Order: sequence, then C-alpha cells, then structure tokens
Amino acid sequence: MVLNKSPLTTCAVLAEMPTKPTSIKEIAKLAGVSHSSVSRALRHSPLVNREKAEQIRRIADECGYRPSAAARSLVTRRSHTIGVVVTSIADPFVAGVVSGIEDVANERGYSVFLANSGVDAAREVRVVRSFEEHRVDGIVVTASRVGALYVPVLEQMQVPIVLLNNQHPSQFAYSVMIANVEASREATRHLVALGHRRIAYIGDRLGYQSDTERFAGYRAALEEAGVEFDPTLAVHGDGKPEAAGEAMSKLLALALQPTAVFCYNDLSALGAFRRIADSGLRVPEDISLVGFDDLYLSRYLDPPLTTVRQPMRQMGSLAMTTLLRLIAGEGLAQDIKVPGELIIRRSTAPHEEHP
Amino acid sequence: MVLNKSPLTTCAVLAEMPTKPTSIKEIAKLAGVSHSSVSRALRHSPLVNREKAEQIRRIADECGYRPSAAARSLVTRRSHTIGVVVTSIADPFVAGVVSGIEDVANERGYSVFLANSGVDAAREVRVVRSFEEHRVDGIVVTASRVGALYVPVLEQMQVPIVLLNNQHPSQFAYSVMIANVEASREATRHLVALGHRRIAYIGDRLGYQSDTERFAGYRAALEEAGVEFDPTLAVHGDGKPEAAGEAMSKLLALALQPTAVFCYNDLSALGAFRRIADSGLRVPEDISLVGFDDLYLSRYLDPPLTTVRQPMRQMGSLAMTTLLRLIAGEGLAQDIKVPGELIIRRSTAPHEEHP
DNA sequence: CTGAAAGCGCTTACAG
DNA sequence: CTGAAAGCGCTTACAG
Repeated sequence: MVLNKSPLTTCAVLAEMPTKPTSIKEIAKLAGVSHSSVSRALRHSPLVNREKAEQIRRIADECGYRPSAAARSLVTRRSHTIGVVVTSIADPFVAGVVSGIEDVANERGYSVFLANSGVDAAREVRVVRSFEEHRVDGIVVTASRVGALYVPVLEQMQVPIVLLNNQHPSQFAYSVMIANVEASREATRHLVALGHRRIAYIGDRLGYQSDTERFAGYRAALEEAGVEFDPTLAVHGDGKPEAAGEAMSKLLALALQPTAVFCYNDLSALGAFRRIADSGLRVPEDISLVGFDDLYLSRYLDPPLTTVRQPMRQMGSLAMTTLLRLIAGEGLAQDIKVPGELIIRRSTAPHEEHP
Repeated sequence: MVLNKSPLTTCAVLAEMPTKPTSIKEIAKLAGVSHSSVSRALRHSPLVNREKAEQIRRIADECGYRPSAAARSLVTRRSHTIGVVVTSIADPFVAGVVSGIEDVANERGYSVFLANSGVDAAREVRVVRSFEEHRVDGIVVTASRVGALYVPVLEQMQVPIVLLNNQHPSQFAYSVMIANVEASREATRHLVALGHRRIAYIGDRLGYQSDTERFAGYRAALEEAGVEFDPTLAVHGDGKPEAAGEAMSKLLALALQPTAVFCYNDLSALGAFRRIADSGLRVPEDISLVGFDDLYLSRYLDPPLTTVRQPMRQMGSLAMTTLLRLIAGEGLAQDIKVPGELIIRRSTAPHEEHP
C-alpha cells in the first residue's frame, strides 16, 4: 500500500511523474484513496482517518500540490478575494491605505485584486465588470470620486462595499472616514492660537466631501475665534502640488496677504510651499503652513511640515476588517469616523506683527 | 418566441426574476436557445447566427449578467490574472511601478492580484501559495529581496516571471532593470564637473544589486576623473530617510567633510538633507546633494532635488508587456535595461573653495 | 448554424 | 470513516 511507503518512496513516485500534480485525483491515486478523501484531508475535515489524513497531506505537500481556487470557489460560492478600487495607487495616501488593507487580507486568507480606476469612466466600468466576473466577496473603494453614476453600478453587484474617505456623499451603508471637520478645526485653532488672523485655505476641487468638511472645520475655528471669514482667502487647487501652487499665487497677489495657510493636504502644502519659497518669502517666518495627511515624507521637508496625521494604514485595516464582518453577514454601525491627529512641526510659528 | 420580444418585454421577464441571472443557462432560457449558443454568442464566436447572437448579448447585457471567471478559467486553463509581489506598496517607487503594470494589465484584460510580501518570510510563502492556487498566468516581482530561498519556490511554479529592479542577481531569465551603473556614473560626473572632489556615497544595504551597481557607477566616475576613492566617504543606510540620516551624520563627523553626496535614492537624499539642515549647513551652498528615482515629490523640495529619474511607470508597463509576451509563448531578450535620466535641479552647485 | 455531452477540479450530501 | 455521484458554470469537440 502506497500509504505505508516512506517519504523517500513517495518522492520516487513523484520523480516518475512528468509534471507536478494538478488535481486532487492525482493525489488520490498516489495515496491510494478516493479523491473525496483527499479533499477532506486537505480541508482538515474530521471525516477522515487522522493518520490517513496526515499521509495525504504529506504527499500533497511533497508534490507541491495546490488546490485550484477557481474550482473550489465554483462550488463554495466564495472566492476569498476582494476588490480594491483606487483612483491612483501612486497617490501616497492611497498607497498607505492599500497597504493596511493588504495586511489584514493576507492575514485572513484573502487575496486582493487591485484596480486603478483613474479618471477614466470607461476604465471604471471595466474594473467593476472584472470584479463581478471574478465574483469578489467584497469591495473597498478608496478616496474615490465615487458618486452619482458609479453608485448604482456598484449597488447592483450585491456584495458588501466599504468606502474609504469617499469624495461624494452617497447612500452606501458603510464607510471609513477621517473626522475631517474636527481635525481641520483643530489645525486652524492651532494657527489662531499662534496669533494668526489672516488665515487662508487652499482646498481641493469644489464638491468633494473631504474638501467641504475640511473647509467647514476651518470656518468653525475662525468663527469661534471671532475672526471674520474673508472669502478672498479661500482658494481651490486639486489636491496636487501644481494646482495648489497656482492657488498660492493668488493669495500672494492679494493686497493683504495671509500670514498662515491651511492646506487641504500635504501635497497641496508642498505646492504652496514651493511657490512661497520662489517668491522670496519664508516658511514659517513669513507664512505659516499646515497640511493634512502626514505623508511619510512630510517630516523630512525643510521645515518639517505641521499637519494632521491620517492613520492611513490603520484606516485601510479598519476598512478591510469591516468588509470581512460584512462578508460574514454581521451588521454594523454605518459610518466609522477615525480621529486625525495634529502633528505640530516647524512650518508653523507665532505671528509677529511687522511694524 | 422570446427573441422577438422588445427590450421592454425582456425587462418584464427580468422583473419577474427573483435575482439577476448568474449562469449561462438562465440566459439560455430567457433567449430560448441552448446554453452552448449563449456561450458562443458571448464569446463572439462565428458559430452562431449573427442576429441571434446579438439578441443573446442584448439580453445578457440587460440582465447585468457576468460570466464566471472561475468557471471559464477552469476549462480554458487561463485565469487572465497575474500576481504582483512587492515588498511594500507604500514605497513610492513601487507604487509608481505598480501603476504602470496595472495600466497595461487593465488595457489587455488582465486582473492583478497585489501582494505585499514585506520582510516576513512566512508571508512570502503565503503569497506564492495564493498565486499558485489562483493559477495566475504570470508574476512580476518588484524591487524585491528575491533571492536565494525565494527563487526555487517561484521557479517551481512553472509560470513566467519578470523581475523589476531585483535586488539579488538571480538565475531568472527575465528582468527589467534601470541602467544603474551608467546613470550613477553620469550623476557623479555631474558633481565632478561642478568641481567637487570629496564626493560621498550613501548606499542602501550591502549586498543589494542596485546598491552594488550604483556604487560601481560612482566609483567609475571618480576613477575616470582621476579622483582617488576614499573609503571613509562610502557609507550605508537602508534606502530610507532615517538610516540615511545616520549615515550622513558619520560623513558630517569626518575631519574632511564631503562637499557633495550622491545618494542611493531620493528617500536617502531626504534623510541626508534633513541631517545637513539640522547641523546648520546648507544645500547646495555647503554640500551638494544628488538622489536617485525622481520621486513625485522631489521637485518640490527646497531646494528641488537633483536626481536620476527612473521612469517607474514605464518600467512597470514594460514589465507587464514583457510578461504578456512570455505568457503568449514568445521568447525574448533576457534582460531589459532602461536608461535613467539625470535631472539637474538646485540641490547641486559648483564647489567653491573656502579660503 | 445548433444542441447534447463531456469535462475542467473541486465540495458535499448520500448511502454504506 | 469511505467512496460514488451530483453539481458548481463554463467551453468545446462531436454529431447532426
């Protein structure tokens, strides 16, 4: 009986094989059992003799056999895969989030399909289609412009979806979001506390939820400090350095320049910073600068950037954990708000009156 | 005959359905044909009546039917998926590469499994296993410590693999690499041309191929300029800002400080820069600084960083294109070398003799 | 052009 | 505990 042969013999059997076994049946033949038993042994079912199960597993292992996920999921109706849609994986915030998602996915035996949707609507459609065809068990959508037209498509899919920092208010049930209003208020308060009164805001594109909320926090802090809001101090970029630089130029052109600028994100702060430096002014001596995100690089800037830390990785993990709960059929609270943390570095300084 | 009903009627039929069709058979029933014909119509086989095929497709479309990738790949033995292993997706270089991979994958109808292998060997094993189980058609490994122990596992998989900037020389057939030696030589020449003689090198960990090659390029440029190599000027970090900062401190502690530093990558340059600034010196007035990568952020630093641009995204695309060729069974050249491009910004300046 | 049939590699009642 | 059988949703010869 093959079962009683030594590992060495098993290897010999293997050596005779033209190629490594690709199905449970071949393992069954090697082990002298039915393929049902192999299946059971591999899945650690109690419905196999312990010893026999171990032998089977050893043989499978030595042969380097791997069960086909496709075949398995066809019958179990669980693919153990999830889809992650991002606008751009090259965005450092997104990359951090994906890293967190991947960590818990890997740990929990899930594989992740990554798809860049970019700004291309046709591509978004292809992405969703591919997720559907692969029968992903769930989806997380990150920092996306998901909205009006995208929502119904996703809803039709009948799989759990969690949104992370979604940029459009939508009727999706589950989302993980940074506490934008609170964090922005705190960041702006910090500037107020330093004596600034002319505080500008460089936002993202109008209409994005994060922008709206961060702007609201900024306004709230001004209001509670009794500082009247000056609309000329609120300008918009697009969340990237270039456009933020343009926005900064507008501020610099003002008769009454701001003494501090709160930026939608670190990338915007970077663009603003570049423009400030180019115009011969200095941060923080002439203008204080605050960002949002706390990208990996922000602490290494010169001066290191004061910013609101978003725990990107943890937010990703949290989104994935939530998704797994939904997949498991557990109901949960609708929205998860994650607090930001103000990190004070050297890009902000007390406002000194110029005589 | 169902086929002749208007879309409206089809919708009505659909409306009666409890849930959207999940298999070809259900479409077949709706269309009044065999499921074989549905399969053919959906695959645009010429073996179906044109009109009938169109009707079938319309019905499938209206129902939001999506063929099961698992079922399909079970029979075709092609999963139309590829696996991408990265050490860390949060590394901006890696993110850029993945973006390029994803672009062409998406375009060509492939889905990508993304896996972070990190530095955890157990996790690497899990990643490879999951790729095997999903029967990926190919794999690209990015900027990884792939080597000694990892190689045999991957080779056993019998699928095409392309390595991108792999950090260990290995027997894998296909790789996409930046032309490290040439690019580093050019970068160092630039410093020499500016009059620098005491030029330091802050490397990655010893033993990584990229580091070895970049160091070689640096050495070559010194040699051709007749500058004797001073071993105290070659120090090692780990490719991240923190360790590079430590390395920079060693250089700063030297009796004869360098007047220029060539760094393994932009992240290292960032760490070195931070340390230089903290010690009261200035870039480039006191010390010129050159990086490698040209990360998105590098042009926004103050001063903007002189560096070697790696076309990360194109390298990713190239790797994916190569992989697709391999999957298609085409043979190709073994190694693809991509030239780097020296981008001169303001972190480098002529060396002025201090009187 | 069309459909019935076999089979891809699994899992899981079902009957011993 | 064990194996034969059915079936997951497809594709593709095969015979009309």
